Amino acid sequence: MRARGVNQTGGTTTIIDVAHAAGVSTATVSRVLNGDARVNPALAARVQRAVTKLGYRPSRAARTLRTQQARVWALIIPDVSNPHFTDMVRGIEDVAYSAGYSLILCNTDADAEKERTYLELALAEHVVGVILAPTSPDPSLIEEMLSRKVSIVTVDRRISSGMLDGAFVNNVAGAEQAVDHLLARGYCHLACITGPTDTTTGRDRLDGFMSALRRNGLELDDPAFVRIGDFRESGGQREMEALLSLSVRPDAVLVANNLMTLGALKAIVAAGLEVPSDMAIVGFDDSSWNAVVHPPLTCVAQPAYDLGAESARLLLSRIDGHSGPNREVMLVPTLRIRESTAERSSATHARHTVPGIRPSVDDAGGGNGRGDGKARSPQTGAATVPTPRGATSALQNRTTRSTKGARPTR
Amino acid sequence: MRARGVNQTGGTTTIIDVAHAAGVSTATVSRVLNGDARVNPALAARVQRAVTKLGYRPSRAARTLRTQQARVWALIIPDVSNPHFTDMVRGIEDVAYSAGYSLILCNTDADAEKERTYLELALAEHVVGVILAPTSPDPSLIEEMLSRKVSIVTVDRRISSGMLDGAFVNNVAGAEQAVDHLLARGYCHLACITGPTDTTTGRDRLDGFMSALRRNGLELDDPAFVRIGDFRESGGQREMEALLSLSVRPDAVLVANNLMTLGALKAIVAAGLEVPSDMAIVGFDDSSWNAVVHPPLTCVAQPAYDLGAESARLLLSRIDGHSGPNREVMLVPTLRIRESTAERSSATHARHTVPGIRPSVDDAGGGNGRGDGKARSPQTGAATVPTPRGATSALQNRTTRSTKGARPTR
DNA sequence: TCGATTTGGGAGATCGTTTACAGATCTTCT
DNA sequence: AGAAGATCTGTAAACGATCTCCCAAATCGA
Repeated sequence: MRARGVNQTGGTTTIIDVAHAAGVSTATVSRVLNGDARVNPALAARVQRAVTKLGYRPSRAARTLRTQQARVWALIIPDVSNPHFTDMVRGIEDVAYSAGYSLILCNTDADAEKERTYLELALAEHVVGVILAPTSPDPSLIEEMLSRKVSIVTVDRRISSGMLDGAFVNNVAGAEQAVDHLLARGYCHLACITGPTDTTTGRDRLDGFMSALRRNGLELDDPAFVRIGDFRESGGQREMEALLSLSVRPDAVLVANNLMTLGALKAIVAAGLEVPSDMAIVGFDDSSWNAVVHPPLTCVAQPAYDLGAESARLLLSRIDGHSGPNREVMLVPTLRIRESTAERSSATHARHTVPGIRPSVDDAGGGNGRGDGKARSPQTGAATVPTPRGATSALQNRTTRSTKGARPTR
Repeated sequence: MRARGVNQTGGTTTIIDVAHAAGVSTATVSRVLNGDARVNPALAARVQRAVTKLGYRPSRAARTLRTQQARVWALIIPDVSNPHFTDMVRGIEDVAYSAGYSLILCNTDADAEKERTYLELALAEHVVGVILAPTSPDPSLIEEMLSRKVSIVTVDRRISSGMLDGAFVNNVAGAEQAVDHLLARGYCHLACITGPTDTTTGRDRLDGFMSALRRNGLELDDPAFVRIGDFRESGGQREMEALLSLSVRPDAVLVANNLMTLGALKAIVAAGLEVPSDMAIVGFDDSSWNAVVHPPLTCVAQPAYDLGAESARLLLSRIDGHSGPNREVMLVPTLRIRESTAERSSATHARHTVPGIRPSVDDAGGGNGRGDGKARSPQTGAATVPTPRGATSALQNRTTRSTKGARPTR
């Protein structure tokens, strides 16, 4: 045995050790490990035996250095503690795991600087793919990625240039649907707490809100009825307090994500007011608590898990060499109606009948209890309404079905 | 210029390019980059200029291969979509980021096989550290880690052998406190929905529950009052349904984590019952929705962010060479009292007065609204009670204070 | 039987760093 | 002035895989 050949204590066992043990060259070991067909089965078996006997584990670093490609994805998202993103992460993790990739978790806090740092890290780590829920990414870094053949897809939020694959939810349609529902339920002084306007989610939800108002022949009662929040609980609370302090208040509000909805709700409770009699609420994101808060919250539910899974599949297909035009998978949100938007009963406001809009949706009430286990996503205690107009579905080659691949354990 | 020296399109710019551009050797460049003091300032400046001009980024893979150490931690947790763990992750991420480490996210679904796979991955990736919230880890892999000088700490859950550094919450004390509170509030037929008994969290919370009963001279009304759940929403719902279907029901229940509490609550609502009049609830984990569900939930709040941050600091110190005896940081949970455990009013059960226990806590009601922003963790609308007996604090060298390092943005 | 073709396997270069070692230069002291 | 340190800087050998060559053996055809 040669000096280096022995699996000496402390030293990692390398491909050389295996080669010696099996009496072959390192090249052969590598071939066996990588499934190169043209190697004698007898030899291959011997190698395999040596591998298991020595407990050999190839060094990822060496492989990465040689192939210039790490079997790793960078996952760059604004907030790991937001359930919307963690559900996405679950979808991504499941797909990545079964395809043999691991994930580097990058939490940007919606901070451009951290985002930049993490993009650079991805480059330095030679990751083979990046999944980005962008805040305000440096275009030059994106370009460098592409020129270096790093696959990159966006998720949840579009990047301004729109030149990447991505998986999104139709936020405009979701917001429009929410507004239609509020109007149908008799609310007519609508406000909106949206997210930062440098995110497409923040913009699109506001756009949908405004366009639905216009389509129904309405105007904003007061410019102050549009509030720009920060997608965080504190922001939702702050903006709701602002709305409540107006001399003439809205009678309903669309809040553009789950955390802000929670904050808004807290502000209302703190002010001693009631939902929906003093203020109706439609939130975005159907978080698990929505059905048991007081009152249960009507919301635009996003298929977050599938959003993640779809983006991961887009990435996989790019990594596997697909080089067609850019693809955008647009998933359809669902309005889940609960009590925070119960029919307006008060006589103070005349019932506002919107021309051309009939209350197309009826509250089918409770039912369908449990269902988080392995099931898809029937949430508890809500009437479910698929988005009516399929409109903006900009995908090509790929349908928006979100069935493929059952979701494990969870 | 030599053939390889030029930053040719497609080729990554390497340390050699920088060396050429700056007119020095690669060794010098490396020294400058790694902050080796003994290099001429003038040269160093030239190198730095070349680095920025060429946009040079060192290859992590090469560095890892050479040093046998990736500046990466593996973060192995059971469930990324559980807010308790994501809050922990936030704490870990913050510490890791500012120390220049990146995280590989490993989601095990409490599945031993996935856990094993990920531990092997950590080994193959040459990660320098592992943070593990264990389910049922393979001891031989742990030992291999240690013998390979990979630092490893546990968090949230203890590993049976107890031979690793770790950060935990005093679950026994938390559960005891919850029971004392329920008894003080007049409930005397107590049940417990705990987690899998192969997790220390599941066991400890049940232990605390039982020991507090005993200490107060009580027995379990019915063996079926102890339910083993799975820490998931569906499990909580299922076990609560089981409790509700008993001929003689408990009048209060301690539920051992946030998701199961949600499930349990849904089961109660679905059965048309009321909290707390039909069934009082104390949960574990103070998730953001606890204050706005109906009714607001009393819970044992865990400092999840700090739990993560502490474990990360333990890991850092090991990586930095600390080699003392094992350290366990034990954090103190806090009982937050809300309406799900309002004073028992019904006359059907005689008011059970527990000897030696006086209702030491008064419901101080609302107040203190917003406070998630950059603030520490004052939660909304709850009376806060620190654990009385500091008991099991097994740490050495290190206090349990959890102040160091302000928590950014969130 | 011999040459041509196929097939399997080994030698060794290579990926981009770090770092032990050896020079080279400059002080400083006797 | 010469020797002995003290400082820097460069040379080149790793680190552990992959993969291109290239050679040896085996197979085949005539």
